[in-house]
Amino acid sequence: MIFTVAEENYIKAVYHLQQEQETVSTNALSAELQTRPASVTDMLKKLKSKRIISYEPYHGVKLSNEGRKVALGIVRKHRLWEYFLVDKLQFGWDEVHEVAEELEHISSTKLVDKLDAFLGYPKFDPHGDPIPDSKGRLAAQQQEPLAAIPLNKTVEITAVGSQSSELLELLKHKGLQMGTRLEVKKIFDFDGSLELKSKNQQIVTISRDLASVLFVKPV
Amino acid sequence: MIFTVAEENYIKAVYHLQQEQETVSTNALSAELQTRPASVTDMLKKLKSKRIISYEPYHGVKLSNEGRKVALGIVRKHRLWEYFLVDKLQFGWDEVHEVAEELEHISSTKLVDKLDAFLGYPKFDPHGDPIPDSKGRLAAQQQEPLAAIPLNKTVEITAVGSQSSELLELLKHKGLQMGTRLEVKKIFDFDGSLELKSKNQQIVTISRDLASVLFVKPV
DNA sequence: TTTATTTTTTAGGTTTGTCTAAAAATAAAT
DNA sequence: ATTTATTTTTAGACAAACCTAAAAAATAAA
Ligand SMILES: [Mn+2]
Ligand SMILES: [Mn+2]
Ligand SMILES: [Mn+2]
Ligand SMILES: [Mn+2]
Repeated sequence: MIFTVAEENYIKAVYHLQQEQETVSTNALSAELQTRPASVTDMLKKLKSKRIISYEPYHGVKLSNEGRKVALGIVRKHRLWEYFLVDKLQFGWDEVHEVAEELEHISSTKLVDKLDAFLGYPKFDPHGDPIPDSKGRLAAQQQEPLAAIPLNKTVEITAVGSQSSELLELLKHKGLQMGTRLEVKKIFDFDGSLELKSKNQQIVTISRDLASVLFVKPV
Repeated sequence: MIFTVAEENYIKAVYHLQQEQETVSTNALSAELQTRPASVTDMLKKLKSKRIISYEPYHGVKLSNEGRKVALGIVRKHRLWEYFLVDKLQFGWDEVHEVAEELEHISSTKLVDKLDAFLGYPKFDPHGDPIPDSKGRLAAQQQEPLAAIPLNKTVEITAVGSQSSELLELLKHKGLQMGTRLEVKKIFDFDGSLELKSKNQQIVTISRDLASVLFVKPV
């Protein structure tokens, strides 16, 4: 089956929101896609008629098996292109999302598979998110939220939980990026803020909010 | 200014048809874009109002200076992506056109310029057509139509005058491609057909129609 | 368990890009 | 110089994807 760019963006949005909530609300999609709820309802009817989602009025939406396959295909393209942009074209990891948002809609599967081979079948994108393989399989991530790491254990940043430019700006400012090694030195109960020691001995303070979107793995 | 995919396809089509005819007719665009003439008229009005073309009802259309700049930008992207597909992803030169037709509409200029650098600033695409540089300048092609070449002079194929799959299939069958070296051994007045000797001593017969879309340069 | 608030859907429009059928303009042929 | 044929434009419709405003359903509060 063939999908329009708009349909693909909805399908991907449902997929992402389902990571948080088993069933996805009209308003959540409206917020994610910057589209009025009435427009979301229209599209949900259309996607239901194409059997991409299950949807009962007023009771939210889930991807069908077919829908999940389609979503993984789009996510695969998005993340492969991000990897390409960073690894081959020297983009910063904080400036690839917008472009990948367009590139993910190029339809040729031959292109995707050849790109995958050209890149050496990478398992994770520049933000640490897993890249589905050509059969839609995701590599298991043995990463944990930074909040769950004991003090003084050396870990490495492997993923961030959002692509917002505000977040990426903050990380850049703090000198944190994919692969940065650090230890949690202290957690303050008052506001949940953390003090980290990064590899080059620098002390960095981060908020609870920031810590909650950082994922790490032991080194 | 920002353009839709449909607008960009029209702008590029006008550009290409202007290589043949100073002024482009509604029907020519209709044929090129596989769209009914009435739809073409609608779009021409729109592009005129955006000052991309000059257009007087019933008297055809030309690109404005602005329009030419836009067209060269699209052609640049199209040909750079074709080069990428063949040179980096191992596509055949006869299977890249469709994909490039989509990729040419990705908007980021940063992407195009970084891609250009990554590819080593190529001057010609896999079909031998010149790639506009970031300022829209085209490399001069010192190539001539095969029909204009004297007998027994060794030349090399540098371009084909069409991307039709029928043409590309025929060339593949005859063992002719970009860079193939050959000499014209004979021209038959009866039907305008040519006998060529290719580098590996093989004799190949081609029609006047085929010869007219092959471009070569002396080696 | 009513009442109030929030969420979602329906109803009715708009823009973009396409179409068919018919009319008008231009070009070609007698 | 008419008539005929071709090309192009106009008129009116349609599907996709969005919108606002109002109605209806679900949820939360009193
Ligand atoms: Mn997208
Ligand atoms: Mn990513
Ligand atoms: Mn195109
Ligand atoms: Mn080409």
